[in-house]
Amino acid sequence: MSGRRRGPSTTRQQILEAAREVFADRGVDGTTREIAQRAGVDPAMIAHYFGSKGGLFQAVTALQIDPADVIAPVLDADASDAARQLLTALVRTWDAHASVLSAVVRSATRNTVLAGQVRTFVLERAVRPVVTRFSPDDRIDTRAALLASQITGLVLTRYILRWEPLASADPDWVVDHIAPTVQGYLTGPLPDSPAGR
Amino acid sequence: MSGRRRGPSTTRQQILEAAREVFADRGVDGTTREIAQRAGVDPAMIAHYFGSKGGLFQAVTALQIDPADVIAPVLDADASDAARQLLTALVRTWDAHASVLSAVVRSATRNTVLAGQVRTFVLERAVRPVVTRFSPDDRIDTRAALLASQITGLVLTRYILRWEPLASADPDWVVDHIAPTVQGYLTGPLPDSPAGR
DNA sequence: GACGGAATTCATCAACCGGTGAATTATGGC
DNA sequence: GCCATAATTCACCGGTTGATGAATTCCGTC
Repeated sequence: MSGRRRGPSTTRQQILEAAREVFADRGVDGTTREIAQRAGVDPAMIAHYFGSKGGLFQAVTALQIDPADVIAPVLDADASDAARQLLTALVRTWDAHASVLSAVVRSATRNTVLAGQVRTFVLERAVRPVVTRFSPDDRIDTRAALLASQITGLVLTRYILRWEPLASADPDWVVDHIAPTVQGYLTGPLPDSPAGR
Repeated sequence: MSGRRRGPSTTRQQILEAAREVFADRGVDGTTREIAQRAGVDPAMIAHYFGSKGGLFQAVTALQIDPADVIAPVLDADASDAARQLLTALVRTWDAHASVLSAVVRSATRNTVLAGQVRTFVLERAVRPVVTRFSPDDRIDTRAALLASQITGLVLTRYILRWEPLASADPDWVVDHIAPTVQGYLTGPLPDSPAGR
């Protein structure tokens, strides 16, 4: 039956929720119709409310997390406590927006532009400033790379692949167990680096 | 022009090479025709030689790497050297089959079955046996999870996202810099684990 | 040099994709 | 109660996907 439904419209919100789930599971490619179906709504509603699938994705990921805000308190921390502060801030943020995080990461797998944004986001805006602040030497790039490898691995296993026991672990547990590594990469000694790597 | 080409046929091999590149860049979804195009060949050749796109993917990933073979020598190592041995074995294997690794990981993002296989592969067949062998206590799951987080992060940054300087780093450099973390997760002390995690 | 079979292209298929525009129905202000 | 407006569905479009079957051309063998 065509025409407006009775009662107040919750369609827009239902689409957003369905989209967050589907995007988190499968990324942005290959699904508008399933989102509509899961929301119990005609696919045309997506174009109506969000213009296009890209618009919907932007709306889903719109609650922009500014990495500067997240790491700002970390930069004021004591050097010996930097890793714990950083991990606490990151895990707290990610736990609060796990589905959006998964949606972005999964979509970035197939989208070069988005992948570049994620890279900038993680490496330049989050990891690098912290490393620059706390590194006891000038091996910024090395420390940033190592840090990034541990942090992206945490994101991948806990939030994307959802491997247990990490996926359901308490935030404090995660911080306790991974902080030593992060602290080592941040301020610990590094192996001698042969000339051209 | 229809009909057979002159000279000996290299089509099958050309398709395989093109497929490895394309799959490594974009995963298995959304491309048969580009593979054919890159191989300079009609898309129908893929069905002709490999039956279907799935068959082509299987052919590309057919050089099966048995994780048991890779970690077998590691299990004989000295406990103090286990991390270096493990990382050396892994990095060597991955470097030799980087495009296949990337193809599998990228495809697993969208394929639940494949994702499960990857999980089993990494967690049960590779990480777990090593942890079981070297762990000084019974916290196998914890150590396996931590190890997996660092190892998947390495795969992600070095082989999939190709973030520098990790992507171009010498294998020895990678082993030198990450082995301490791996050794720590494998045999080092862990924080006290509160009851229900 | 004729001929069976393999290799290759072409035209084409149904299915699905994201998106558009018109038609239909309810809502809410006046 | 009227009516502009918003909400919703429907039919449909051009484009792309993976795959099929027939037609064409070359190779190897006898």
